[in-house]
Amino acid sequence: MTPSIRDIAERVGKSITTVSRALHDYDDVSPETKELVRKAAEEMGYIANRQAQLLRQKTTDTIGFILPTFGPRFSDPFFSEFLAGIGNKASDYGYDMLVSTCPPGDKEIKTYQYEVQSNRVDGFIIVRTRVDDARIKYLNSIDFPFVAFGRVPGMEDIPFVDENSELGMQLIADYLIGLGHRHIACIAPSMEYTFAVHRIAGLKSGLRSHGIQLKENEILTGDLTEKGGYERAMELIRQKERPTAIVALNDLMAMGAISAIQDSGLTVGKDISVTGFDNIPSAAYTHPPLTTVSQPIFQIGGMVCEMLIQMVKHIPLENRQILLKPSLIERLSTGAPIK
Amino acid sequence: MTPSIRDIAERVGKSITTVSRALHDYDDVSPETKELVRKAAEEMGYIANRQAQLLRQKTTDTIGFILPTFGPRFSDPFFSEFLAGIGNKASDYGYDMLVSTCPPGDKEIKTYQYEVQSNRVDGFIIVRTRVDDARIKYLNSIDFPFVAFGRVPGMEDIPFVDENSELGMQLIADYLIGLGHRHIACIAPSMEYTFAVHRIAGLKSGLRSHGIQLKENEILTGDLTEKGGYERAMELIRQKERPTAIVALNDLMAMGAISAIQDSGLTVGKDISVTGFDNIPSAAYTHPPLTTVSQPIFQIGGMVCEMLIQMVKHIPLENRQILLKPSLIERLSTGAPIK
DNA sequence: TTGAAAGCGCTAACAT
DNA sequence: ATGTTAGCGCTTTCAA
Repeated sequence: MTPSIRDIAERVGKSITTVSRALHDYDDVSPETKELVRKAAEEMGYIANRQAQLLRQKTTDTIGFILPTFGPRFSDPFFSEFLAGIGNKASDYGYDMLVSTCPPGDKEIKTYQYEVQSNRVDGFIIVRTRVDDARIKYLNSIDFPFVAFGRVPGMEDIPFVDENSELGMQLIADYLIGLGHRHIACIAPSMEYTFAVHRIAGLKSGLRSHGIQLKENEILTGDLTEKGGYERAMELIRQKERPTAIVALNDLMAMGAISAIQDSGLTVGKDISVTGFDNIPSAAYTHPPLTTVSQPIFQIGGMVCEMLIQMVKHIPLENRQILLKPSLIERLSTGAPIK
Repeated sequence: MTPSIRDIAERVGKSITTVSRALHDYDDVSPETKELVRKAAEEMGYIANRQAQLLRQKTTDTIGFILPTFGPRFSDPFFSEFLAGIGNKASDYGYDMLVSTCPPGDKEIKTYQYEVQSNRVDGFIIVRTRVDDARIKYLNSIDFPFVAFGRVPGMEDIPFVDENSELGMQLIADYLIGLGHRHIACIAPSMEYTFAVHRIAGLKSGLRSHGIQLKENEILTGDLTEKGGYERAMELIRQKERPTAIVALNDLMAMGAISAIQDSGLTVGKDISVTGFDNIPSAAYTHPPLTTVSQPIFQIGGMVCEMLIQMVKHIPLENRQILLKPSLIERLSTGAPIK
């Protein structure tokens, strides 16, 4: 059996109270006792029972993260990187991470509710915020701590980290226009995601500032996967007036689009240019490598986690809303359009 | 505040014990009382405090999973899919999943030890087993429940799920030989991973059965990433007698190899054929699409999780060692070699 | 500087 | 069919 605080107490011939205090370095314990207790704990391989400790303290030292999974092939590299970012920072602070999976939908709030009410976590990290985000509304309504990766329109005071993707898309617009593109189409996920709204807005405003209007029928909607990108790109390629550039709202979709263009016998970066967003590692290894906007997902995971831990510890945040500046990564999937 | 069992007891005018028993559907509680208690619980939105419940029961109903992260860009799609598989099954059984991150190395065992001794989890899922696996040795030595994705040489009786990747590689060998390839090279990760050992062994035996010997200097070692595949493939391409086929031990490496071949002005599937392993979704969207071996990662996650839950519940397993049969996915990254 | 005692929210053995 | 009581392992008043 794992030794308990009582075992140490017996060993050193002190009360469990004293042992507890010694272990927590209270200053009303004599240095000798502290030393004695520490040594015994060390020798016995004592590690506090977290259940008991936390039950007593009415806290969990645990961060909740509910993966919004889509179907049985949930293999978005975005999430492993984000998770690693959270996990690393959490362990720096001695926090654990409780991960659940739940497809977006009605059951989702139940999952949050369950974790809140059964006292499993101190706070949540919310990812891929939505325009009408039931998760955030719920947590807000019960005043439960959370930090979001992404903003929510109409809820201007939630704590979040996000990338300024309007700006990111403006960089892309400027860049494509600079290369000579005039006919640009866009492959986007459902507009329920706030990042989609922001990115589309950025693209529109970027193009508009060069006198170009992005028409609604040039924005195609698909899944945030290679498959989604592939299918929508095929539709664009088959149009009579096909675009000279396709702006995909994430790298996975862009990779699908590249594949579709190549399967159609066209050359990426010549016949059709393609851009992505995120700069996942694969983006450097498509052929040709993908022009995209960098988003430091690992670091964002860490930031979000750190903010949340401060919040649950009631340490005032110097900055509870962080908007990161994006940068364009120019690679070879983009080039001047063929006249 | 969240209502406790005591609040319900007061409301219905019964003892705490009765409430507890009613909630657990003990059959020494009158149906009326049960009904009364359930209704009250429902109305008050009662959800049991897991900390307390589990402290009492000396169990956690939680599965531990420690992500072996490598560096700050940990974006292997393999892990999000595996995690989703575990998570889905866990929630079916009312189990939670505690995820930590820790780079492989000395600190790793400390992380396991901490979670074991602080009573955070009932069992572990181990991923990417290693030839000399300190994690498994540790858990075995303290007789703590775990299930591995992958085998461990010399520890023949651990519970595991694995794919028969020797067979998978033999399929690849047969296929490449059938296409006419005679000069085949391999890009592998460090041989500390058992899956690497198995796959290399399968490849060697597959080739040998056709009278071909895979030489040690034709096995190059790199990271399990696109970058690793790219760099090693470049070395192979620059050899005076370059191979006509490159067998990569996972899809990510294969994707890097494809990129290297194309960057060298060669054609994948003609000048050099490439194969992968895993069949991640991206594999269907490389150009040309990747010939690979399918590995149902999501399902494996679910199986491993289910086995572990049975174990911690002391339900006898009908099958504690599962070896899945792989299948070859033929795509266009492979073709007959140019004479 | 230390210890006794209460209690976090729950379950279960033992009464009744 | 229900209640009393003890206790999971820990922290924290309060008293000495």
